[in-house]
Amino acid sequence: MKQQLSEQEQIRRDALKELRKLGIDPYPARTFDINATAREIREAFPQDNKGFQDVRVAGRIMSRRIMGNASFAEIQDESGRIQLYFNRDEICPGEDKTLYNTVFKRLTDIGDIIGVNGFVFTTRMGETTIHVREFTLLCKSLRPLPVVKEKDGKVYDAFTDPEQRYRQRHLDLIVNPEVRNVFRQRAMLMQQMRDFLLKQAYLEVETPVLQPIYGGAAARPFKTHHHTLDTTLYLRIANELYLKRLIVGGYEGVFEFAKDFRNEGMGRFHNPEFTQMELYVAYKDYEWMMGLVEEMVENIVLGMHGKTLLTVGEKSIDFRRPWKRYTMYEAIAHFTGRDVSEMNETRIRAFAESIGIETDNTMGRGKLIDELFGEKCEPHLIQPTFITDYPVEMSPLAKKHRSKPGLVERFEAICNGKEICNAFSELNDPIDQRQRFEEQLELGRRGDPEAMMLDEDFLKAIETGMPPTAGLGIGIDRLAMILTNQASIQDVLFFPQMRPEKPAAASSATESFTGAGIPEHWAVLLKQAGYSDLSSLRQANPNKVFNQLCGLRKKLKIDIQPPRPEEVKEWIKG
RNA sequence: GACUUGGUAGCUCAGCUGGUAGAGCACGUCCCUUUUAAGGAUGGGGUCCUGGGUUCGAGUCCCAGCCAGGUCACCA
Repeated sequence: MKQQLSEQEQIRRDALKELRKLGIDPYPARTFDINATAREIREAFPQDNKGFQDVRVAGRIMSRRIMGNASFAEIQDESGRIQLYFNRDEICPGEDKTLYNTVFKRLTDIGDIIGVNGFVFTTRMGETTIHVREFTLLCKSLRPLPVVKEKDGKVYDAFTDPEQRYRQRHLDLIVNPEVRNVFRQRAMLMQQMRDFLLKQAYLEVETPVLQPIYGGAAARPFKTHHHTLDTTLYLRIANELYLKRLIVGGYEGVFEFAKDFRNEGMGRFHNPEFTQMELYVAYKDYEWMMGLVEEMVENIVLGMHGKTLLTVGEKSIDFRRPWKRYTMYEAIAHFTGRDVSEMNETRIRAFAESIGIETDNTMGRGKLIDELFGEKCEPHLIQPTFITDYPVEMSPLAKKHRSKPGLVERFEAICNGKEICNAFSELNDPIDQRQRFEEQLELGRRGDPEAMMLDEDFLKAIETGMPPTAGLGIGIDRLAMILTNQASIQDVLFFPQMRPEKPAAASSATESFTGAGIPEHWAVLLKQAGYSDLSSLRQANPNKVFNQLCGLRKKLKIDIQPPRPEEVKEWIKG
């Protein structure tokens, strides 16, 4: 089907043809070497103009102001924007002024990418500007760009619609420079984390995304199928079990930045695929791991911002070590005023209900405590805080607490009311591990869709013997949200998952008209006249349709013979 | 999944108790040799998300649907 073009798109395609006619390749192949960036020029020029007598820069045209024989434009490269000055008689020293009058003024648009060379000067208005000697079209843009303007920090006509920003992220990145910066910061976060871990001599590894048995977390998976093996495979929900098998194999520190996939709800904090860094270190425990997390995150924050105190939304968050530490029972006592550590299931349930938490009978003691914490404590924990010692029911892969029965050696770091990491002294008792899996299987039989599966390969490895090990998972996206001050996960993912766009219902209208013997050029106009299908056309008054078509023909200046009234009547009768 | 707000030009948005679809920017044409979100003049551009209904008449009111945002629930 032929693409429907807006007037502006058509104008650009016409310009493209004209450029080719003038012998200009709108998509040239050869390298355009630059020797400066917009930022370098702006920062260094007035103090040091010797180096700027012959600059070559390239970028996308973001604005144009044409004033007769002189013009201003701004181009944007990765570093920012710089103003260009074009003078007709310098661009075109001879008699032929085509390059300025036609190519630049008429055939060049906002959004096109050009390379220029020239010298830098300061205009009367005080703006650092490149006086262009030569310019080269490097890429013709065929779609209009949303034009965002700014003065004194005030933004005009901002490109803000989240749907368009996420679906057309390239536009968002071109037009909203602060968005480009968020992703730069995200990259910096990961790089600093990687540097920190490599400095400890841990090994960065890769483990399978496609897994025959999914494990390592409580979540519903995505399911797929391998043809050759004719078997079901799952997209990983975690890589924990594979990394521990590497610890069994003798590496003493392994980590992976892993894309994980969970088939669950989507929202401000949830995307179906997300990034998690998991780390396992042999001969360590969760106490030690808390120290590592504090140090690593503090380091990253300092590296990114040069300070530990950040503004996140309306709050100030300080990542300076040491972070506060609460056991889960202490946190509950602190925020509810009641110590539940000695209560049995019935009393905890009664207490939970008394403070407005909904419970049901499938919830055991551990789940109730988890609910209490999630409802009454977690949202209040704004400063980075470690919560330790979780109920054993919630943590089938964590080692039982060395001294507190019913608990495991586990901690989470909570920040801005959300979990940012989860860690434990890893369970390495194979008998205990098998039992915990069997309890999970039982939960699964009772209908818990998130219950873990029993992974025999993993158990075999554990039975071979895994050294005592501390394990950690950090949610990179959520940490990035906090460290870049973004309110939703979609703002720290380049391409967040979106519902697929539905093709327009009327798209097949012209085809159904041509199928009924109506010439294509009239079919297109019929659609434009508002007839979405054949049956709506059949019900129309033939005289009205005839008039509409003639009107549209005139309006759109289409150079074809008008239809005859009888002809139209026949289409409608069918 | 529930509730809630919204969908009007390429972009940002106005459009009252229903009465011939608007603005700014962007785009076209003409004029203009240094402008600062915007040089001057002028012109074109719309399936008002889709489909039904009420009405002489619907961008506006009613119903259904699609899409998106926000809040909540599950989950990292």
